[in-house]
Amino acid sequence: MGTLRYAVLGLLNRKSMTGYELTKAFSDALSEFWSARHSQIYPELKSLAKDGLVKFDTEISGNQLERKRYTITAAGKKAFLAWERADLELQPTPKDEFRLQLFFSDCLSENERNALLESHLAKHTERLAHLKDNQSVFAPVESLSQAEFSDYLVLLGAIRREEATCAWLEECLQLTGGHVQPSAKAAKAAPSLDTRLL
Amino acid sequence: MGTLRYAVLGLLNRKSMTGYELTKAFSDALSEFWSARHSQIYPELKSLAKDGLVKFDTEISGNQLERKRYTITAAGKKAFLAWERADLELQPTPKDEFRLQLFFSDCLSENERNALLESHLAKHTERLAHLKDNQSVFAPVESLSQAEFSDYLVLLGAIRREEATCAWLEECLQLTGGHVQPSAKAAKAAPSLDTRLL
DNA sequence: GGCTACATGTAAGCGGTTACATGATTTA
DNA sequence: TAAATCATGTAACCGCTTACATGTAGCC
Repeated sequence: MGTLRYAVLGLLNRKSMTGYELTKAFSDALSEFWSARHSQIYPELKSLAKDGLVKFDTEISGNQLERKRYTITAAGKKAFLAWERADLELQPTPKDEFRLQLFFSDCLSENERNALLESHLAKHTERLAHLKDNQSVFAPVESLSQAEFSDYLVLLGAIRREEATCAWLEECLQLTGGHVQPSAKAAKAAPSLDTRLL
Repeated sequence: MGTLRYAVLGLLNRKSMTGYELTKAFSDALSEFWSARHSQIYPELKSLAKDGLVKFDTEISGNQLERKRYTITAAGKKAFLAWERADLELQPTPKDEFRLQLFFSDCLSENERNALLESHLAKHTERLAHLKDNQSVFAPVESLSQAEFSDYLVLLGAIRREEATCAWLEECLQLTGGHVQPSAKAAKAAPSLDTRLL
């Protein structure tokens, strides 16, 4: 698909950057929906330069340390905008190891399944809290700049997704409770669960 | 991570299957959270057999067509159950090309951004409808077998995720509407949007 | 006879991660 | 002066997709 190209072009379309700065941008701003390491970014920049979509100027930082500052070209802007406006196909549902584990969980006891659900719920709850921390730094929606507003929408998507995941896991726990036989239901409070979780 | 191994072992733990049948299972039952083509499955089965986690018997279908029916071994069951009970780490948020596109959408006009959101919403709405069709074939929750109940929980997760995605996209459209300047707001009903969408 | 489904494999290539490799600059 | 950060690259390997490759069996 070559999406990495457009992620890099999109960042360079905002402002000129070095490979190092791009790497940081991927682990900060983009981390919620895309990722790339420097080992992928440097070759991509080379390839983009070869295709004339970006150019670079070599700067000197300090006495000798060389640094390449990449700038998007007119051809690069054109390619980026074509992708940005494209009506992208829905990508296939991403793989999810936990859901796979849950799918096969009929071979576990109620307690074991509940432990998996509880543990997963705790992790997603924590992630949701982090996202909401990020959200709180935004100004009221009405007063955001165009760029900030886009950031906000994407962050909101991440929050809504985590909320839905947490709600689903809670629903699973409730259904499991409702599903077990009375005898198994009583076993839910048995020590085995507590020891597993603590 | 080697998750494919456990997906295959999990299926073989339910019942013995051929590579061809496993391939179908991936495109049917597992498709909502895992995928694998036959070109990945056949080598994996070879590797699992080499490690003693599965064994196979060669059957003849018709006059000559050979078919290998794979069965999980005791070692295979042990390995599978260890994974099934494991407290898996939260995987990093999966890549999402649409969110990347939205993140950079501050370089588009309001109309263009809305067109992307609307188009995406339509696709997710349709996917949600398909999932709900699947859900409707399940018996009432109370009367499901253990295996059916696991299936049901996972399907429910897919439904909740699609619902959250649709709700988020609708929220974006509403916020966008609230965000635009009055003049731009009037332009929302301009012909350009309609022509783009139809 | 032709189409679809059954059935099993291999090879090239892509996107990505981890590790290897090197060195300069800044800050505590 | 030691550690963290800045800065740029390459190589091996893994998971996965696409395409190549081959042939049988059942059905209309």
